[in-house]
Amino acid sequence: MHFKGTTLQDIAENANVSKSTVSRVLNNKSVVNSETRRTVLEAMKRLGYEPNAFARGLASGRSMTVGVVTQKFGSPYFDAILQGVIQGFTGTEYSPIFADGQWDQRVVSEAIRTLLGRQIDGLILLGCELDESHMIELQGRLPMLVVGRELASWDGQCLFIDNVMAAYEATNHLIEYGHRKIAMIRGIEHHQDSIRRHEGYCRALEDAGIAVDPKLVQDGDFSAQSGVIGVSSLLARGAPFTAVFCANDMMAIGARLALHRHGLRVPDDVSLVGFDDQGESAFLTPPLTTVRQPAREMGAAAAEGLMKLMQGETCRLPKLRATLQCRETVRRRQ
Amino acid sequence: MHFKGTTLQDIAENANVSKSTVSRVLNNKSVVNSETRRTVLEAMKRLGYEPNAFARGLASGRSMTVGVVTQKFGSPYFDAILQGVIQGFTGTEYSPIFADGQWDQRVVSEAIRTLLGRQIDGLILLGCELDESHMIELQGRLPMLVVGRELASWDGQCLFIDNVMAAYEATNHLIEYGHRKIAMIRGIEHHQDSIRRHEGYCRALEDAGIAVDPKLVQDGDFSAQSGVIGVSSLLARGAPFTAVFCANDMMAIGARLALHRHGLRVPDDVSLVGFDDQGESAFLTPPLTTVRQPAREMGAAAAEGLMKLMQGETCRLPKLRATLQCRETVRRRQ
DNA sequence: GAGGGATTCTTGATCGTTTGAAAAGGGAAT
DNA sequence: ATTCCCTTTTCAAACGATCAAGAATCCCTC
Repeated sequence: MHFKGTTLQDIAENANVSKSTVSRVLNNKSVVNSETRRTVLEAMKRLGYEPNAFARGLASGRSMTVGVVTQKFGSPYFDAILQGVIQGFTGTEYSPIFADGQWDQRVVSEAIRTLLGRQIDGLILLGCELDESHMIELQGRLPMLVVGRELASWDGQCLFIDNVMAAYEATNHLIEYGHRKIAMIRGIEHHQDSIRRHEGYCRALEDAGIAVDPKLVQDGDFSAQSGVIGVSSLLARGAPFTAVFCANDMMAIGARLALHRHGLRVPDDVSLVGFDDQGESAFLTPPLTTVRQPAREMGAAAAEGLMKLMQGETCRLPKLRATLQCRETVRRRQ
Repeated sequence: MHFKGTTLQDIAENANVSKSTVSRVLNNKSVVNSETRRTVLEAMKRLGYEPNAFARGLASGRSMTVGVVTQKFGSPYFDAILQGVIQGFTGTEYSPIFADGQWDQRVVSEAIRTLLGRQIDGLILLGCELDESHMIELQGRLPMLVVGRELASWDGQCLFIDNVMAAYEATNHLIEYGHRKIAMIRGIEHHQDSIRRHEGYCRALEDAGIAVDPKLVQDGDFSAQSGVIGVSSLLARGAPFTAVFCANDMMAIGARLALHRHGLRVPDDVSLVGFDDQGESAFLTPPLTTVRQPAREMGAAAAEGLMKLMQGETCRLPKLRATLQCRETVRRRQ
C-alpha cells in the first residue's frame, strides 16, 4: 500500500560510505572529497532518492517551509498578493504552504495552529484582523510578517498601503473633475480597510469644502451584489449624486450594473471609481478608473523580507504606494 | 531564537503517565481509561500542546496532508475548484497544501517532487497537462485524482465535465436564437479544453447544416486581452458574424469591450456567450450568458473521493454536468 | 619514523512521535 | 492459592534524517 522510498541509509550502503557523509553531500555544508561526492550523487540519482522532509525537519528543527494565511482563495486582491509571494519564494530553498482563513478569525487561528504544528519557519499573514495581543504572542514564537494591515507598534514588519491617502486621491480626482455630490459604497463594517478608505473620502470632501452627506454613504460588503444593492438604495433615498466611489472593484462592477439598470450611463450621467484594480477592471465597458494596489509587489516584498528575518537579519519592508489608474469611468462634470 | 514547543514527553510527565498513553489519547484509537484521558487532555490544554507534525509523520509514515497542484493562483476557474477542495477537507483530519503550477509542466513536475518530499498522502492535480506515462507512474506511488482532465484509461479517477457537449449546447443556443454566422474565440492552442470546446462548436454548426467558416474561428489564450484582439481581427477579416462564442469568460469580457469599441452593441448587434461563469460574469453589463462549470462541486467531490482512496476504498467520481446560464447577452436574430 | 596538522569519514546520540509486545492490576472462576 | 482473562498502561524499538565529537588517513617537516 504505502510507498517505501529510498533512504539516506540506502544511498550510504550503495556508495560505500556512512550516512553522515551522504548527509554532508546533501546539505553541502562541510567539505567532502569531490570524488566521494560524485559517487554519492550518482547513487542518489540511480536510486531516485528524495530526502524525507519529516526526518529532516525533525532532526534539524527547521522545515524550510513558510506558512501563508490568506483571507479567501478566489479574492482577486489576495490572490494577486499570493502570486507575488510565490514568485518571491521560487528559486529559493523555502517553499510556502497556504491556508485559507475564510474571512473568519477563528478559522485563521486554527489554520495558524495547524501551520505551527507543521513547524513552519516563518509566517505571512494577509490582511488579518486578529487581535494585537495574539499577534504579539505569535511574533515571539517565529519570524512573521503582515501584509495589508497597519499595526502601529510593528514598524517595518507590516506591509500596507496608505488607504486613507489612496481614497483621498481617488475622491479628489472626482472633485477635480467637477463633482460635488459624490456617493460612496463602503466595504465590510469595522473592517480596517473600509474604515480607512471612508476616512480618505471624508477628508477629501472636507478639504474641498464639501460637507459629507451621510445619505450618500452606503454600507456594502465588498461583493458585487452589495454594489448593486448599494446603488439601488442610494437612488431610492433620492439624494442626487453625480459620482460613486466604491471601496473595491467588485462593488464597482455591481454598481455599474445597477446604474445601467436604472438607465444611468457611465460616465455620461454618473462617474465611477473603484479600488484594487483587479484583472477584469481594465476590460469592463467602459474600463474602470480605479486605485491600483501593487499587490504582486507586496507579496514579493513580503517573501523577501521574511527570508531576511528567518536568517536572523532585520528587515524593513518598503513603503509601497497605491496609484490612481485613470481609465474611462470618470467624466468632467459641466 | 527557535521556539521550543511542548512535547508529548512534557505532557506525560505532567499527567504522570507514559508517553505512549498520551499518544493513545491523542490518536484516540485504542482504549484509554476515561479518567486518565481527562487528566491527559487537561495537561495538554494547560501546556498548550501542539503535536509535532514531523515527528508524527516520521513515525506513522502518514502525513495527513494532501497536495493540491493548481495551474495558476488567480485564475477564477481554478480558484473556484480550490475553494471546493478546501471546503471538502475542512472538518476532516486531512489538510491540503497547495502549489502553483504556473501553466508550466516543468514547474508542475517540480512542485510534485517537493510535495512528495513532504510525504503527502494523496495528490489532486487540477487541469494538468502532464504526459500520461508520468501520471501513471505517480498513480503507482500514491492515491491521486485529476480534476478537469479526461484520461481515457482512468475511468473514475478523473473528474471533468463534457466540454464537447457543453460547447455544443452553448453554440446550439445561439443557433436556436436564429444565428447562423457564429464566430468563436478559442483558448490556448493544443490545450485540451480549447480543443474540445472548439469541437463542440463545430459539431453544433454541422448538425444544424451550417458550414464551419475558418475565417470565423480565432485563436486566443484565455486572457481578456486576447478576447479584445480576437474580436478586432475577426472584424478586420471582414467576414460578417452576428454572435461570438468564447472559450472562457475572460475572453468574453475582452470581446465585449472590443465590440463596444467598434460601436457594436451587445446583444442588439452581436450576441455573446462565454464559458466558466466566473464570479463577475453575472454582473457585467449586460450580464453574460455563459456555460456554468460546477467548479466548487468538482473540488469538493475530488476531496471526498481522494479521502476514500486514501482509506483504501475505491472511488468512483460523480459525473458532473455543465449547464448553460442564460442571461442577457444573447438576443434572437430577426 | 615520530609528531603535527589538515582533511575526510564514521560513530552514535538525538529530534518527537507511533506502535507492537510485554507487563501490571484486578476480579472471577476453579 | 492458583489460574485465566480482561482492561489498561508501560517499554522500547522504530521512523529517517542531522550533527558533535572522535577516529582514520594522508601529507609534510624535522
